[in-house]
Formats: sequence, structure tokens, C-alpha cells
Amino acid sequence: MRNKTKILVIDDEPQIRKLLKLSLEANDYDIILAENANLGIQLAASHQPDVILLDLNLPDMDGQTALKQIREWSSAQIIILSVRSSEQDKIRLLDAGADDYITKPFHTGELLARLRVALRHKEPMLENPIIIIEHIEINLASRTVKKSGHLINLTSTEYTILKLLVQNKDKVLTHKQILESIWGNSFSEETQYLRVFIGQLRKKIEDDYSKPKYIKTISGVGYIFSLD
Amino acid sequence: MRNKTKILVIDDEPQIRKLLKLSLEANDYDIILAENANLGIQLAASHQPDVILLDLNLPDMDGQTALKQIREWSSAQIIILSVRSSEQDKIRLLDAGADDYITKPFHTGELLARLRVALRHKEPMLENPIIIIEHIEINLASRTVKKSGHLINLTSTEYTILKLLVQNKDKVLTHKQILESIWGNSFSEETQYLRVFIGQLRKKIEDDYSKPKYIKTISGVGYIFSLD
DNA sequence: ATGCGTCTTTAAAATTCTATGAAAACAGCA
DNA sequence: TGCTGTTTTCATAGAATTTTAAAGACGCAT
Repeated sequence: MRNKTKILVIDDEPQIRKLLKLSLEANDYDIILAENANLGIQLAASHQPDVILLDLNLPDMDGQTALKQIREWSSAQIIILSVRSSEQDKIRLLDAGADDYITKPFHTGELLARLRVALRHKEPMLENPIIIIEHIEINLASRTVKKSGHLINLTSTEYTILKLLVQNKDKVLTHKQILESIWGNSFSEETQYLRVFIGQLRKKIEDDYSKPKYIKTISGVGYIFSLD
Repeated sequence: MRNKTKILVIDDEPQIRKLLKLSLEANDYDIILAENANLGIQLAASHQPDVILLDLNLPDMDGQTALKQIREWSSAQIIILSVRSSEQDKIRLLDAGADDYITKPFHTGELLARLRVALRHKEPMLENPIIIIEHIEINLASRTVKKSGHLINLTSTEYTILKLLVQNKDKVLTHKQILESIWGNSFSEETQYLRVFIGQLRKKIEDDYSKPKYIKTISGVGYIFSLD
């Protein structure tokens, strides 16, 4: 399941919430709605949205205070929604940590464009997709495998099998599990395929492939990627 | 000596240039002025400004084209200055890589505030518009490629593919990724195009194109630019 | 030690993918 | 228009990968 971009809307006007929910969901964003600042802050903490659309005019708290409170700990991009206010206000808000500013009423198209800009700016602080196990380094983002620092060329099937094994490090995978995951359900009996490919993988990644250090055979069951 | 924040102003109206120069220098920014797009692009490459204020209405080039050209290689924050234009225009520009948009006439105060926001967004790492990998030198600003110091003549498609590969050095790019990025989404199956162009590129940049050192084939998957 | 099932290794066959030369279509321009 | 350089299309040889088959090795139970 793909992780959708989460947007928190903090606005007390029901029509605006409805409009934003509709148009943003139509663009495949995940929407969370809050009708006041306190709820908004709470939801920002619990859902960790990527972007917060913050209306300035909230019933329970001054917008700038809310902004500052959120900015203290949240790395979300914050876009202020507000009816035309003074230049001074804008400046204060931008300096208080807002990332952009849209005056109401706004065109949905422009909002979406500014949203895309905000998302571009957001640090994609995603986890490191590099798996290092002793001399083997697997970079899932770049689809590369290195052994002792040097790229090794794995075929498509070899790579996919290795990836599966490594992602399930220290866990026995049965022949059936591997076959079905790589070739599909109808191949669950073709154990011989696997034997050939495990052999090829070992030749490429093991130092001494007659004594496998990484990919171990569990006779009658399957294989395990494990160091001990 | 402290490194001042550099701002490049590209605008053909002398009054605006003067106004911006005065007000920005008063705020301790370093200002570079350009009165047309070509000069602007050149200065953007040579001075590596942190922020570029780009007027849309330039004598020698359409604003969006200029924006795209700069965005190709520069990591500067780009703020568009323009007289009130349509929402569609704004959207296009933001999506083409602009980071913000200010309509003329603007208040200096707001400009300064948006500038501060832009600077907050700016990645601290600055991108060098020249990429050198062994004997290959790619100048993103001038769209030229040298091999062992000599200019080589690449067609537009060849250049774009090479740029894509180099900017994703050490990362396997699938046929689909490359095709979609170069030709658009509807071409994602035209693997044969790619083979022809990779062949041409190899002829031009590889020392021995039967044994490629830079562009390597990952059979069934795609290509990778890597020295290892 | 023998036999049995499982695993490893090798290698040839079948299949799929890649490289490349050349022709055709197209685009830009004097 | 005709020229030039570029992109697209096509055909085919060659390379790499996957599949299939088979021989041998290993562990284990009898």
C-alpha cells in the first residue's frame, strides 16, 4: 500500500473544509480535518501530516499563536489561508514559520499548485534504503548490490530473490514462499528453479560459495539469509 | 569575510532593478543585476545565487522557458515577479519549478518576507552546474559535454538522456523510467528507441564502445551510469 | 555399507533481450 | 525547395538470461 501525502486542514468554516476535502481528495491526497486550533494541533501531532493548511481566523486561538506552536516541533509545510490581511500580518506570519500564504477566496488550481511547491520543498526524510550486511551492500533505491565496495551485476531474477531474502533476514523462507513471490502462484512447485538461482547468487555474493556464509540452506524447507 | 546571501535580479525595467538593488542591499544582500534572460542565465551559472528574482516579461526569451532552463541545473530558489497574470499562468510557473510568485507592483516588505521564506527553504548544498566524471565533463548551464577536454556534439535527445543518467549516477534507471522522463508517459514501452540512443551515446562518449565503461546495461531492467 | 530423498553443480536448449547498421520519416533552415 | 542533421522504424545477428535436464554429492535411516 502506497503512502499518500497527508494534508491537515484547520479551518472553522464548514464550507471551506468541505470544498478542500473534496478537491484535495480528488487529487489523491489524504485529508484530515480540524475545525479549531486545539484539535488541529492535536491532529498534527498524532497524524504527522506533510502539509498543514491553516486558517488564520480560528475561534479558539489566534492564528499566529497556533502557527508558532505547531512550528515548534512539526516539520510539516504550513500554508496560511486567510482573508486579505495587512502586509504586516503576512510578513509576521511568514517569519513565524509559515511556508506560504494564500488569500481567501482562492482558486483551487492555485492552491494545488502551491501545494505541489510545498511538497517539493519538504525534506523527503525517508528511511535509508541501504541494507548492509558485512561485505554485502544492497541499495534498494538504486537497485544496486555491492560486494566489498564493488558493484556486482545481478540479473533481474537474481536481484529480486536476493532482495526478498535480505528483507527477511534471519527468517526462513520456504521454497513455496520464494517461488510464489518471485514467479507467481503457479510456480510454487518448481523448486529446481530456485536451486539454480540460489547457486548463481552464491557464486556472485559468497566469498567461498562451497561454504555459504550469507544464504544458507534449510534442507527440506527453504533458505535463510543470515550470518549466524 | 562573511558570505552574503546572493540574489540575482533578472528584470528589464531599469526602475525595478534600481529599486530592488537599493532595498535589497539595504538589507545586506548581495545583488547581481541582469536586464535580459540570456545574461541572467549566464550570471546564474557563474555566480550561483541563492535566490533569483525573475521577471516574466523579458525582451529576449519567454519567462517560462528561462525558468525551465535555469531550473534544469540551478538549485537557487526562484521567485517570479510579474504583473497580474492568469491563475493558469501561475500554476504553470509554479509547476515548472518556481518557488514563489509575487505580483507587481509589490510592497518591499512582502518581498523581503518572501525572500526570507525562500532562504529558509533553500538547501544548503549548492549544486555545481558542471559535472565531471573521469574524462567526461557535462556543463548543465551551457548544455555542453566535453570528453577529455574536447567538446563533443550531442543531439538534444542524446544530451537529455546523458544528463538523466549522470544525475542518477550509480543508480539503475529502468527503461520505463528513462522513456517516460525523456519522451513522456505514452512512450514507456518503446524500449527500442532507447537502445538506439544508448548506442549513439556510447559511440560518442565511451573510449571503447564495445566495452562500455560509463553506461552499463542491466539486461531486462535498464541502464546505469557508473564507473565501478 | 546401501538406498533414498534432497541439494548442488553443470551445461545445453529455449527464450528473451540487446546492439547495431541502414533505411525511412521528419524537422529546421538557408 | 532541397539540404542537413536528427529521430523513428525495421531487420537481424549476437548476447544474456531463464528453463530444462541430468549427473553427482551429501546427509540420514536402516
